[in-house]
Amino acid sequence: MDSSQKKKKIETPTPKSKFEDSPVFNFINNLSPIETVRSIPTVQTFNSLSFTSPPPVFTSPHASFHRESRFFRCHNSVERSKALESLDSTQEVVGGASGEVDLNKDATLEEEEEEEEEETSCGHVDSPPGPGDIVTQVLLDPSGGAPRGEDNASSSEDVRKILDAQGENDTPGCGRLMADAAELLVFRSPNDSEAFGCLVDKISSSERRFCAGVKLTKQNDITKDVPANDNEPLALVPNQSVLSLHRGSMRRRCLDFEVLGKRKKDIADDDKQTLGDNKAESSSKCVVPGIGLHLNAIPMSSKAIKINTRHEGSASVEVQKSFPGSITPVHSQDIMQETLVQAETEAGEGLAVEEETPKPLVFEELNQDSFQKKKRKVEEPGEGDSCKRCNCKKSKCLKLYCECFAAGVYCIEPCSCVDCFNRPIHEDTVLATRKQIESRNPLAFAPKVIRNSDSIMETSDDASKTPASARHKRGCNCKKSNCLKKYCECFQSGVGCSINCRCEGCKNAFGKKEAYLLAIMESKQEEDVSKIQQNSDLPKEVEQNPSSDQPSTPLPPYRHMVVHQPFLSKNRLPPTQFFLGAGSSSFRKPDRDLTQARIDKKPLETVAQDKTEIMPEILSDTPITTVKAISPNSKRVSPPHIGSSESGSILGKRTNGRKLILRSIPAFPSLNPNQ
DNA sequence: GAGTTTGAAACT
DNA sequence: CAGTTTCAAACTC
Repeated sequence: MDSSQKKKKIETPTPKSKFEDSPVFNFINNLSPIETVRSIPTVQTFNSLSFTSPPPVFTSPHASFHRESRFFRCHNSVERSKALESLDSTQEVVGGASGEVDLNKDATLEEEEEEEEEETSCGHVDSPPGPGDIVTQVLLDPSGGAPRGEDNASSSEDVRKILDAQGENDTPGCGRLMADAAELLVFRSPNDSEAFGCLVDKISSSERRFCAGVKLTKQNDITKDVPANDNEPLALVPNQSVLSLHRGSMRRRCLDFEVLGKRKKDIADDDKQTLGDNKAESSSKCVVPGIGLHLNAIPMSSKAIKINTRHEGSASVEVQKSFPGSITPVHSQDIMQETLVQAETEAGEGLAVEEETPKPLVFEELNQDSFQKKKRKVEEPGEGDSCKRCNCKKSKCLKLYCECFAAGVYCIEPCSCVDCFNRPIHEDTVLATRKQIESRNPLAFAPKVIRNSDSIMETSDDASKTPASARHKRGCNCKKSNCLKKYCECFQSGVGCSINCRCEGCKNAFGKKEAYLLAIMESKQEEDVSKIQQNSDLPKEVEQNPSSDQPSTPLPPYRHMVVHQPFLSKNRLPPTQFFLGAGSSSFRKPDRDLTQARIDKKPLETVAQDKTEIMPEILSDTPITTVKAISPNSKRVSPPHIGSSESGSILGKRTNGRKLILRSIPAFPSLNPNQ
């Protein structure tokens, strides 16, 4: 420590003085306080601190936060850089003091972080607790934040001076570091306590993460420093939750296979060490690599959990946001690859987290009849441990029969499977099998239930009429259970039957297929009307929909949605499939099959045209540019089933939906295990 | 807990 | 692609 400090001592003073002397510096100093006040990034200081030396294990999670911090810093840097732009020429001169000037630069980040860490310890040990604590307090203490924030504008320099003075008294290097910290602190601290509060939350959380994360590996060093924080005690509790949330250490064998690569080694080691130790597996390594972005785990993650449509909704939203990116590194931003990976990881984590907590509740609510059984079976391995427990005897847990395997998770101890190969040890086998299955059916590991982002259906009416926005991707095929038992996957998932279902005598409590169809018809009509009204300029549609004037059906509550977001409404219809961005090839076939089946079975649905006719149109249709990541849900355009009488008009109008669909078909990256 | 039922998955 | 078989969960007793 001493050596490093001395080193810094030597390095810092000179450039600093130079820099300070420069008029530009003065200018910047004057500006910085203002900027800093707004910048949220206070966190950064701690983030950087916290992630100073994360153990490799936490790479991904840390990375995310680290990046976050960077991101925030970037804001700062951006702001500051504006002022500093003129300094570019002088950068070199300043270069020596880059630690101060370019605090926000990524290149110096880690260094900086280390410095900050040292700084903390420095302040703690070498110098009077004051400085180090000040920083911490300012960052963490909201109460003190406001007043200081006011001072910030003018106090950045003051603080620094003070710190410098203190640092000089004790250890110049430290002082400088502290001064830096002070600078950061100052210009990061928000003016208003409110913002600061948020900030504090962030800080605390990040810090907590840091604490937890670091403590794991650097207990000696860090704990020493961290305790200095007044908030430490508070942080601890939430800390872990946050940690668990953001850290790859998902409760279990969650599906963050992205991290797998990083963890692979660990897994292997663990396997060797603790084959029987499923806890370890479950905690972090039971992820089956290559799973379709673990999304499949959403609906299937556990029996006990099943689908919580509401929650899944939120989860799905997250997915929509992050998944596309995560899966598209190839598609677009190579630059962002790292970020994407992170995003993906986060997405997976987020999903896992989200689904894990609430689902049980919902499921219980929804499936009271089976509650007892579930209770008996699941035995609540722990909330976080929403694990599947398969009981496979012959499949070796390498087929979709196995729920664990299907969900993309490794089997764990609670499983009663025999001759199980779905273990980290047999990762290769698992992956190979997965590939094989995926080659057969690219959507095999896709979520079985996908929630439609726009819950129009829900809003439109009561539950009976409006099945939950979530739908089973493929639909069920129940013959005898009437979709009232868990034999029915729709029911099991807590979602209503949809057009995709080929069930007989559907009485799904979550939504009957018929109701779904009716709703679709309604929405279609409304959509048509609205379209006509708004898109009267479109000759094509006008021509195709001579009957368009007919649809006078009262427009329901969600009409506006239809109007404003036509494609969303489309999504609603074929809610699910695309959600994951199924491979174009993959989903089509199923669609066709399903459609065909439906046509055969359901006169209602049988519209003269179907995929065969639709597809060309779709392909020919160009324009839709607005396809969102969400749109994938609408993989299958089913609405054709609207009243046959209206089929003509409907068809004509469906162009939108079709376009949407096509566009929405993203490559299904996640299916490829080895991305 | 054993046996039956059920429907998805896998196979032919 | 349709029909059959296999499988494991769900369910019943």
